[in-house]
Amino acid sequence: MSNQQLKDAGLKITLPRLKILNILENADEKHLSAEDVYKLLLNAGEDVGLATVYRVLTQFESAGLVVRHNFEDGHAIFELSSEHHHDHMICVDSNEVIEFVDKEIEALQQKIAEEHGYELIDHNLVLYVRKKKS
Amino acid sequence: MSNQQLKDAGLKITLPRLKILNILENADEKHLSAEDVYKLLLNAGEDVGLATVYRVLTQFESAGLVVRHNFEDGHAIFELSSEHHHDHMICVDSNEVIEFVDKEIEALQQKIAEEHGYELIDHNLVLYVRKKKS
DNA sequence: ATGAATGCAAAAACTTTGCATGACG
DNA sequence: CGTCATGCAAAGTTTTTGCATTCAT
Repeated sequence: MSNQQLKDAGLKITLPRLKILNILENADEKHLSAEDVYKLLLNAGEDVGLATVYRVLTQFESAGLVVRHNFEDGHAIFELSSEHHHDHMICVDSNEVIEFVDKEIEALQQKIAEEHGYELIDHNLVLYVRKKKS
Repeated sequence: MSNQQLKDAGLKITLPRLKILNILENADEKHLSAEDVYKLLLNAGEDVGLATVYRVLTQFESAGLVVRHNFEDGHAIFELSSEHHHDHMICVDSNEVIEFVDKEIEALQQKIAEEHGYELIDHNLVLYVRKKKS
C-alpha cells in the first residue's frame, strides 16, 4: 500500500496523490512527463487536473519520492527515486530510456570537482546513443 | 573579422548576425541565454528583436558555430563552439559556469554505451558543485 | 470544523511562427 | 531586383498561480 509512503513523506493522503503514485509505480515506462502522467490518469478514467499533477509531482520531488530530470528537449520527466542512483542513456532513434550505473564515472566526477576546489553536490549525465547494427 | 565565419557557415552577412556573433565572442560570460544576448544588444544600443536573436542563434547552432545546452533550470544557453569539446560544472551558490575536460570520462562513456550495445552519439554532463571553504 | 488540497482558468516564462517591410548580393 | 532576413505581434509549449470549492483529519 502506498499510504505509508505518503505519510512518511509528510503528505496528507488524498486520492490524486495516491493515483499519481500508483501510475508512477505501475506504468510500463518509468520516465514520465507531467503530461504523460496526466494522460495515463485520463485513460484510466480518473479525473485529475493537470495543475494538480504538476503540484503533486513537485511535492513528491521535495519529499524525495521522485526525481526530476530535464532532458535536452526542454521538458521535464519524473521517475520514482530508486535506492541506487543511476544515470541515463537515451536512444536518439527510439527515444527509449536506458538506466545505467558506473562507479568509475561517479568517482571521476568527484575527483574532478575536488581538483577544481569544489565539492560535488549533484550531477546530471545523459548519453545520447544509437543501437548498433552489430 | 567575423564576416568570414558567417560566409563559411553559408549565412548571409547581415548586421544582426554580426552583432550577435560579436556579443558571443566578446562578452565576459561565455554562456548566454537568448534573453542575455538580447539584453546585451539593447545595452549596447543595438536594435534587434528577440525573435531574431532566437532565429540567429538557432542558425548558428545548425551551422556548428554555436552549441546549445539545456541546463536544469529549463532555459537554453548558447556558447561559441570551441575546437575541443568540454563539459560544465555549475556552482549552485554563484551560478558560475566552469568548463572542464576529462579524457577518462569521455572514454568511459564510450565504453558504457558499447557495453550496452549502443553507439555513443553525444552526451551531456553537468556537475553541480559548491566552492570548498578549504 | 479547520486547514490543506483540488480543479479550473488565467498567467507566466520561454520559444517559435506569420506576415509585411526592409536589407543583402 | 529578387530573395532572404528582420521586426513586430500573435501563437505555441510547458509550467505555475489565484481563488473558490471540496476533502481529510
